[in-house]
Amino acid sequence: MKRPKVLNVYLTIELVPTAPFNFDATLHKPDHFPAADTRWKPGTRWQTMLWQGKPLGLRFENRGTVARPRIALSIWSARQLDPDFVSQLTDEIIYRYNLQLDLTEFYRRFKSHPTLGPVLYKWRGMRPLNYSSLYEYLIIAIVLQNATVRRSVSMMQALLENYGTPLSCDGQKLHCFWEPNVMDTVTEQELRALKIGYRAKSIKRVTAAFVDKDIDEFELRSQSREEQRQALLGLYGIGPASVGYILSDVFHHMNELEYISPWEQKIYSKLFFDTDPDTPVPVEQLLAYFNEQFGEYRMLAVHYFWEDLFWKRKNEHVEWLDRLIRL
DNA sequence: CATCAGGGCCCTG
DNA sequence: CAGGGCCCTGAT
Repeated sequence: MKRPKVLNVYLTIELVPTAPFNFDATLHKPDHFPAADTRWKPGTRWQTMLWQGKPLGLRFENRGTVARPRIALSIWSARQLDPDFVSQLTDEIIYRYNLQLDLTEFYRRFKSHPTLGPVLYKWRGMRPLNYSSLYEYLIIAIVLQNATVRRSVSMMQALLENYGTPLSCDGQKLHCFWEPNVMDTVTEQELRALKIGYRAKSIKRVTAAFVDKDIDEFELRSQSREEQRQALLGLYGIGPASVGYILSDVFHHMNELEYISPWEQKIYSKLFFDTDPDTPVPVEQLLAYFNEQFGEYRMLAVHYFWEDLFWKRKNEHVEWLDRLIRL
């Protein structure tokens, strides 16, 4: 086990998201599997971040309310950071965390919707987002494929422990992601020894695409959704399920909902039509329903229902859901 | 003990 | 476009 890199220089800045902003429902997603690069408790999220080659520790603290949001962001580093770096880092965090998202039109249109309305009221200010870079999200997507949650957790842990950088700051020990360059030197055989199976090949090839600059996250941001989709589908091991998550979470397309995987189909069927999971509603019918009900906001709308369900599972207990989520 | 599906995707026919 | 195979694991 590598000794953690101690980050003892830090600075704190204030972020002001667009209102309304729900801190906990945005900074914590109970449907995400736990990983060693992040930690959450109500009002605080720690997150490691690799930015312009520097491993950093971030701490987000809630200093406001839904109506008057304020976030205190503390940034830990090994050495003093220059203002340009901090400025670019801040812009990146605002983008990734969707802090400028304007929800007013969405709320105006659906506040009286019979089923969505109450959920919007409950989670007012929640937004979808991603906490990582595109490369990191792709790795997470690969680790999710065709595996139970428990196995995804152990694969991600093994990868972070072997190729990530352990960091220590603010009393937390967390792992930071690796640079694509680091993973590029690892052999597929070595990866397979971590029991990630055939995913080793996908990780190697996706990594190579970044090292060879076949794909660039910042270029993609300025392209159309279909261009983004084609670029992502072109990556080995990345298919429609992973691309759907990436187009909505990473590139913030609020209407991206073209594909529903079998496990989601069962949950949606129960949630929206109260049908037995063994006889789920056909995917085509679910998609048509979302489109008809929520139109250009279908992904955002479904996100609210989905998160509401997983918060319930975290706080209370949802019998039928536990059977559909193999841990 | 064997078999199977799991928070998919690739490849083949 | 359907269906087999893929790594590994725990459930049955």
